[in-house]
Amino acid sequence: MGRGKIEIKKIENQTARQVTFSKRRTGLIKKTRELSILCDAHIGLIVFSATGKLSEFCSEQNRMPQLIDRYLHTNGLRLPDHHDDQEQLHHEMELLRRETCNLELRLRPFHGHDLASIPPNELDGLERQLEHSVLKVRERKRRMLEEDNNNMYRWLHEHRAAMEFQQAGIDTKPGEYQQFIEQLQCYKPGEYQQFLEQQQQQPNSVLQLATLPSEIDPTYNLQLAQPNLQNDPTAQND
Amino acid sequence: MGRGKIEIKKIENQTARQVTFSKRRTGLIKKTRELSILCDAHIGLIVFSATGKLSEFCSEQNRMPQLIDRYLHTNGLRLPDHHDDQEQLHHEMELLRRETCNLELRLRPFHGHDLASIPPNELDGLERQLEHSVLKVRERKRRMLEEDNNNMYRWLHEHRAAMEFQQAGIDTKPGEYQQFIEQLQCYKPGEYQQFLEQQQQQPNSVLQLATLPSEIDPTYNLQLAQPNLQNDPTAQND
DNA sequence: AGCTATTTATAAGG
DNA sequence: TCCTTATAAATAGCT
Repeated sequence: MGRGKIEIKKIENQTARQVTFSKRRTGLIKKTRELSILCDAHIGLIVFSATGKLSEFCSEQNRMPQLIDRYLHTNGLRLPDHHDDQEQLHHEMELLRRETCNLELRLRPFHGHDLASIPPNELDGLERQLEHSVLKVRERKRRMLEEDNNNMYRWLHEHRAAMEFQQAGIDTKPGEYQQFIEQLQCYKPGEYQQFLEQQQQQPNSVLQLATLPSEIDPTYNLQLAQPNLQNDPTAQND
Repeated sequence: MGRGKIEIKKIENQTARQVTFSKRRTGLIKKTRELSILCDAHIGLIVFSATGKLSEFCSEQNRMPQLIDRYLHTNGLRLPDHHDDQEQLHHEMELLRRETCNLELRLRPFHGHDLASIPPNELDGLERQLEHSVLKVRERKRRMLEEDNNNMYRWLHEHRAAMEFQQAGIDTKPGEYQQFIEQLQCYKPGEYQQFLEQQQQQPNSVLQLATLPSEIDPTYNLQLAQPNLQNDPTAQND
């Protein structure tokens, strides 16, 4: 139907191909609509051009997803990847749910809840676990204190001159002093200060053992804490 | 195009409609194929007849699901029902994953792990929590013991006659005896027995710590705790 | 995007 | 459903 008959094979001339695509697509959609109206059919047409542009027609305006759904159902087909995903998702979901539940149950005894649900023969194990953990927490606190001592010690040695400078009442530039303070704190920004304050408020905690005793010469105390720092090759003012 | 022109509206004559459907469907599929070949387009055509019969054409044979997938993606559309499910599933999944992760992290300190990741100011809280939990575990153990003692005490008093009866060597009906045993055990089915056995295997555990009613001789008490072992009707060599 | 000669689709009928 | 055929519709090639 045209000035000449054409063979049904890919049109190599790109311009001609695009023109033909445009014309025939229009005709195809028209015929699709006519069929759906004349014969009361439920039709969906999806066209991707060679350049990827999408055209579509659905006898029920904007109901392509429903049509597709009906198609997939009728055909017993499934969308290729999604479905497997979903299966797998459900499975993973179930596993996760169980894991979450399990974790919650495992957490409760550590809060002292639900002890009645624990088999009597596991109570001893729990008790030991808790005691062990308490010890580790205390050990951790002790180490942190040691670290603080080390920092203090290093700081004191590195800035002894500045300290004496200040203690002699000679004016230091505020910015310079601030710098020292920050240098001290930068090892554990914020936390160190907080930590020390906390220790002073809670003299009963484990840390009381190591709280900096102001009545003892801090230099002496700190020296003992970390003797290896005395010969630290990285130390500047040695 | 035909002997006469027709108006594009539903054909009321059913036979005529079916004939037209058949003819036009063939033509439509032919034109669809031609377009896909001539212009290298990716086309899918889905046709449900008024009676529900499905016809389809896909430019790539048997690749309709892929085409649909591409369509849904391109269009940003989703399949109506189960795709929403999937959305929701993904969401729930994410929540669960986070919860699981969170729970795992919360559990670790109670096992004494990862203490370095705990803010220093929370260490004391953790320590207190652990101590508190240890106390609760011990309290639980003490109560269980107390319960056991009470049960045994009650049992002893209520069935002293039967005991003496049995110890005198006179046969009791097995059913009646069984009833006593169950009455004793029903308070904590299964656990009580397990508990007692455990105590005998681990004489250093709970029992030694327990504040046993001092007025009762513990040796005597324990003997009575398992009278069924002495006169077990199921025992072979009685 | 129009035009139009020509091909193609199909309505009506068998 | 298939065949036939007159006719409507679609469209290839051109502008």
